[in-house]
Amino acid sequence: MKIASWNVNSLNVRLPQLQQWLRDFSPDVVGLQETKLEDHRFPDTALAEMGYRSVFAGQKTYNGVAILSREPLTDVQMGVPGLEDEQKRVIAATVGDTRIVNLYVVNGQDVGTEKYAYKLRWLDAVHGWLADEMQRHPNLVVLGDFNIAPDERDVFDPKRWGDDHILTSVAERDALRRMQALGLHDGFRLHHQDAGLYSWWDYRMGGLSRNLGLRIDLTLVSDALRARAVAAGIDREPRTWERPSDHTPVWVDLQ
DNA sequence: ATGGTAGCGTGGCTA
Repeated sequence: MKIASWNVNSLNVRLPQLQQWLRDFSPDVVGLQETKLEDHRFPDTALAEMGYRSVFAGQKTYNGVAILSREPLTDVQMGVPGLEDEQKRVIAATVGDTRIVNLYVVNGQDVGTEKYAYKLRWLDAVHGWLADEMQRHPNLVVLGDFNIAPDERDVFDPKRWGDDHILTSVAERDALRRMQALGLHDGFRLHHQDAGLYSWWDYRMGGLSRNLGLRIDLTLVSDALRARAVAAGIDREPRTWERPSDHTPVWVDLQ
């Protein structure tokens, strides 16, 4: 079962690229972020014609998440229970014996800003909820745009992207480590150790051609699923297409 | 790095 995550940066713009990639890669489950679509505009019919069911929680202009699956999606949860948040950043659903949690983590703008404080509060709330989810669903996959680069291998310039920088600050990385301490393993790092393998490149300054990127899109698998995660990767192809998202799909394969 | 590019929406915010 190939499970993927892709920040599409507007599904309205990116539907053709998503459809092409679904044909090329044939994932079983996909978590999407930054759909930027209200629910009544979600292209569920077009996706159903390709064999994908969809559940979604969207809004105009910003944020918006969805899960696509070839098999039925049940027990759909939108948002973090108990967290007041108008921003549509979380959707979870069960596929077969596996619980999928799709996160669009707060970006945080810059260290020390109000958005950064919101990011840390938000991550704390998600941590508490995931602890419960782990108890309910030992077969747990937590994927999405984490807006956190786990370590120095995941950034193009570790001197710049360090302890005091957004996406790599000590508090952000601590929050990710705390989440992983629940028993969630970075699917990509189970199979690849190299530095310089990224999931996002800035649109500006020739970011892709110079490989000025970050690995901030993750697929975390629970202890119970670890042995079943037989492969993982980053599909760089869609980032090279016409009118791309600034993120490219990441995936893990569960046997 | 206070620029650069993209999306939304038509000025300025977000990333």
